[in-house]
Amino acid sequence: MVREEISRLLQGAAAAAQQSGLLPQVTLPEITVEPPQRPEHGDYATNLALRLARSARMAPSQIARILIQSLPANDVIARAEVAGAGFINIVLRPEWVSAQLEGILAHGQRFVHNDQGQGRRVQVEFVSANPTERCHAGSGRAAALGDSLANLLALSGWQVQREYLVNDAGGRLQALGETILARYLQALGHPAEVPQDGYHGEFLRQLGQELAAELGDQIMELGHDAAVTHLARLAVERIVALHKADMDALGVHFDTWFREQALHDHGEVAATVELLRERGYVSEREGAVWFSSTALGDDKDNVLIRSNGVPGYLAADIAYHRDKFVRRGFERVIDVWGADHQGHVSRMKAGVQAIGVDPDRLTIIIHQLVTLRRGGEVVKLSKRTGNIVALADVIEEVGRDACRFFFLARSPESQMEFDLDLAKEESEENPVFYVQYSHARTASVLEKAEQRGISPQAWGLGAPDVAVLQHPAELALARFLLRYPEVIYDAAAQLEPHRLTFFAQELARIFNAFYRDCRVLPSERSPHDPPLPVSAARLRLVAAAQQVLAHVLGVIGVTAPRHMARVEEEVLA
RNA sequence: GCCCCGGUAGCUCAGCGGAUAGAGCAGCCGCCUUCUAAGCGGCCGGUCACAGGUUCGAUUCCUGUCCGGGGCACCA
Repeated sequence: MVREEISRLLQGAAAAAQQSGLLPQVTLPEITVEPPQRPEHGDYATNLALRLARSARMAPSQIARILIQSLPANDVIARAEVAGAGFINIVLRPEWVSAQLEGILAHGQRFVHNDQGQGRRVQVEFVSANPTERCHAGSGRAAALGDSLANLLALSGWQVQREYLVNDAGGRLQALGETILARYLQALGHPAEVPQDGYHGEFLRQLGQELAAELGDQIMELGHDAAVTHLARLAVERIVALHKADMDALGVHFDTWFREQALHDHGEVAATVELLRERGYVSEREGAVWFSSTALGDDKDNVLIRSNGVPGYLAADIAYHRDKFVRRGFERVIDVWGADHQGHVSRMKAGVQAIGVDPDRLTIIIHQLVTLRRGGEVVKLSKRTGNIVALADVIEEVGRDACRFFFLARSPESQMEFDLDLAKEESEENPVFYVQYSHARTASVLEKAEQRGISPQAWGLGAPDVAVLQHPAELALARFLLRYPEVIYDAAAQLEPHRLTFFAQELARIFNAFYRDCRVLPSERSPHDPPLPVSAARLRLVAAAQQVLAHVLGVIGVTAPRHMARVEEEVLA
């Protein structure tokens, strides 16, 4: 990465300055090198001198001057100067920047890789929607976030597993079975009521009808309890299949669909409660078994096993995480949860700690909820009444690419407002089309060059020399492309895939500016034709831009089309 | 009452210790004989909720207040 290169040079400068006595022997702070906000402040800037001022007891600008003088000889930096209160602004050598393009093209996709993970195993668990409803829009947000995060980690040297937890056990499953049974009976013309704590939505009513039509009255022979269990199992399988279809529609694929029931079946839940007991984190009162999470800093204790003998979700969740860390041996686990689960974070952390796992190995990303608007009004969400907007409908309306991009275009902690009408009406104005269009342009130029047999060989030029690239728009594009590995690195380190959508848009903007200012292919009669060597070098630049655009779209989960045809408006009556 | 996340341009949102706070959309004005105008240039638009504090420096960190969302079950 470019900034590492610069960082090394600065380190060398500081060491040299200390050796010669120009700077006192103080320990260096961590050197941060980043692109400044304003282009006139150079390609990269560092506040090293400012950070050093206090310990060195010298004026920042003086330190900056010394550092610049002490920079070792190199072919990277064209110019470094003191600016503002003591920043060091750095301008890269254009020849060096251009030469890096060949690196991008030669290394292919490997040029974005980094080794943060060092081959360690990480699991990203996301979506894990309860099998009592279709996926709603919030699941789309979790899907886009989790999948792109997994992509980022994979690029950063982690061995990644994508997991979806199927909550096919516990009290809600009972309510699901009761609900389905009631709907099933109703469909067959028998009197039945969905219980108060059941699911009253249209979706399960239809599922009950479907099952009634398929199974006839054979379920009625089972008796109530057996019927509830049987129907619950049937319903779970159908609903999970629908969830899977929704994920497929978004281009999200999981490595494992983990069944909670398996934990119960294999005695892992009971074993986990026993382990907690051995470690002294269990107390019994009011007929229930409690997890003493207050001992680990949580705000209150929580029930592990209810007084009716049934383990609650917390016992299952701790067992589940023990399974991830201990049995399956993940170094790190990342859970993506909606804001409605925010209250569970502290007890999950406490639970992991109680079973002897360093809680820092568990990261829980909370994304805020998605608010839907239709016709300018908030669509009220209620699982009880079943008035939800299904993810499948959103994908249908807006399209997979726009969905993925839109869901990822905000940081997880900000609430998202999804105006369905607007998203539909303005889909052509959606930023995703802008980025895709830029990619299509790169493809178009390269294709045209191929069709016309344009190549350095055809011109008798030999290998293209990117050092001829000198135009500001060319260099701006080249410099920006070189930032991509840095963006990937930071987004992975911070677990913030939404940065990629902003990078993609900015790259598209810079590419379009280049496209406007710098003609790539000779047209045979235009006075603006570039000389052939420039044309050849620009083709290399376009190829590099295409590679980066296609790559970032891939990480986001959006297709990179080679052609985009505008749908002509019908203007004739 | 307690806990979590927000409050930045008309709208949706980035930025989150540094140099004149950004983008998209909306609005206004221009640009198609030239590699796709789903494009490009320009203009308009901000007390970064409010009040204190820490700092050489705060939209960014801390405390408090107000506003919006979510959570505080022997549901998950």
